[in-house]
Amino acid sequence: MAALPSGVLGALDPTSDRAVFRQIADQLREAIDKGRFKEGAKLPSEAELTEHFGVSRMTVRNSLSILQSEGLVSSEHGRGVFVRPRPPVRRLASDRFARRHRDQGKSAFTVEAEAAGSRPEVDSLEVREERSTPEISARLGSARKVLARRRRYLMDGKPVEFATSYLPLDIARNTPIAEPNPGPGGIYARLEELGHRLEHFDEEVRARMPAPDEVKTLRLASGVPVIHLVRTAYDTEGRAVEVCDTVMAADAYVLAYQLPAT
Amino acid sequence: MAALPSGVLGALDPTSDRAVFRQIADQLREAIDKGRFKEGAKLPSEAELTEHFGVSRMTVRNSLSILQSEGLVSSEHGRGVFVRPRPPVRRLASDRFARRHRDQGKSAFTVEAEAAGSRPEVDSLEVREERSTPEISARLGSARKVLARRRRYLMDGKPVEFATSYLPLDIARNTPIAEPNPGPGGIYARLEELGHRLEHFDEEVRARMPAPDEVKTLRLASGVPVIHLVRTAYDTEGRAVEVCDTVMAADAYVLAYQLPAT
DNA sequence: TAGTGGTCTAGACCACAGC
DNA sequence: CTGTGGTCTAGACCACTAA
Repeated sequence: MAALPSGVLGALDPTSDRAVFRQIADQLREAIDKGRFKEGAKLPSEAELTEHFGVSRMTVRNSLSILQSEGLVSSEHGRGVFVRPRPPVRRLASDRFARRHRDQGKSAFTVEAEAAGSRPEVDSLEVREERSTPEISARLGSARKVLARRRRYLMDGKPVEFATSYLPLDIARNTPIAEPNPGPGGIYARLEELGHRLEHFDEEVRARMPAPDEVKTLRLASGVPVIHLVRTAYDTEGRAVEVCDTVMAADAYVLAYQLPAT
Repeated sequence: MAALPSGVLGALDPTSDRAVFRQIADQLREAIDKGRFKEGAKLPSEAELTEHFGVSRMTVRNSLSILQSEGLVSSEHGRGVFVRPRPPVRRLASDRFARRHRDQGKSAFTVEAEAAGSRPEVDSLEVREERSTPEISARLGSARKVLARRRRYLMDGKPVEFATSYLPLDIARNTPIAEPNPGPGGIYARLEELGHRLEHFDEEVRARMPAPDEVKTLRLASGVPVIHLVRTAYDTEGRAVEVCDTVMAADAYVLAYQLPAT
């Protein structure tokens, strides 16, 4: 027989208009918010909740699916439902592409991750020439074909970000930029060596729920949105020399920017 | 009797490992992506899908709930399930707080919305003195009490953003900033008149799923995340003079920033 | 009034985790 | 092996929308 959950859950209000499964979700949410279930803790099992509230299993599962879509809990087959721990957050500062951060042997991602005490990793490396899409063309100019550099970033084994850089072929072809490892300082350092001194970057930030392939690539728990960031790099002549399309697990990031008041 | 859905949906693959409700969701998602169901179009009813795929109603509902949590569709009681139309997007430019945008009779929000052909509205106005929270104190300095200005922004009747500004009492008390309507140019114009010439703003951007009260305030469809933006304004003496905490419907915004390359 | 989605029941069998 | 969540059925009654 299933044991009754501790004492943290009350009774339903049968006079309430609020649906039973919502009332159960409300109680569990409140218990989580107030710390009666801590991060990583296991919620009562479906059987226990079923018995405690005197409802059918589907009603309980319905409640849990609400909390899951809110990103509060995640279920593990055969183990239970757990309060979702918040992963360490990567803070992206507005000066992260400043030249002074580039003159090193390692990539910005590696340096920063190690400073934070995490184990950085880059995989799914792919470099190839592709037909440009309308979106990329609109930003890069009229290049029909582009060099695409795809890679995935992980922290301590957890995927956090998936990025694709697009560069005009007339700039990147037959240069270190077309190599899997472009060398110290990354492609921005190489662009400057090729005479494209960088002047500024434009970034566009959106948030949305992930598509199924993004859930897979980033191993996202349900209830975790993605931040979609599109960055365009401009050289001192005003030419767009790179577009970087990035999809990030939203629970792993905070973006910091500085705006002028003038 | 329910009519069969057009011809856009195929059959299930009984040999597949993939759960039936996922297969159904996949088919519907593909049909939406390929435009076989357009924006705002009604999907086949649950009864039609039940009959077409030969499964129980709960299985069909399970499929639809996946699409709903992905933000692809939204259901309307008594009417049907519809492909969710994308609302017009507000683009927040990085120079939106530049001084030159302030010297007008209307607020930045109003000016910008009218330029975009929308009907702007501000409600839920509340101005009061409050105890500061640790988060606010960390940004504003050690002020124990602050002036809080709360308001909700709507475009064409749809809530898009909910914001609270916090200001140190020693700056804001007994000034136009403590009035419901602070006058032309908003509180930033008033701060400068009071001798706090603004130097720059820091913004922190996060994305997450909304809490239940945010769903209510912003009338969010399920599957729509929020962008959580915290802005701190600094004057030329380096003092933090305002913290603005904003929660935005993520489907209504794109944030644009400019980063220096130096 | 007919058709739609919203809620709920009481079962069933399965796959996975962990002892 | 037991307990867990994952999937699925075949009903039921309700509330809302629109003709």
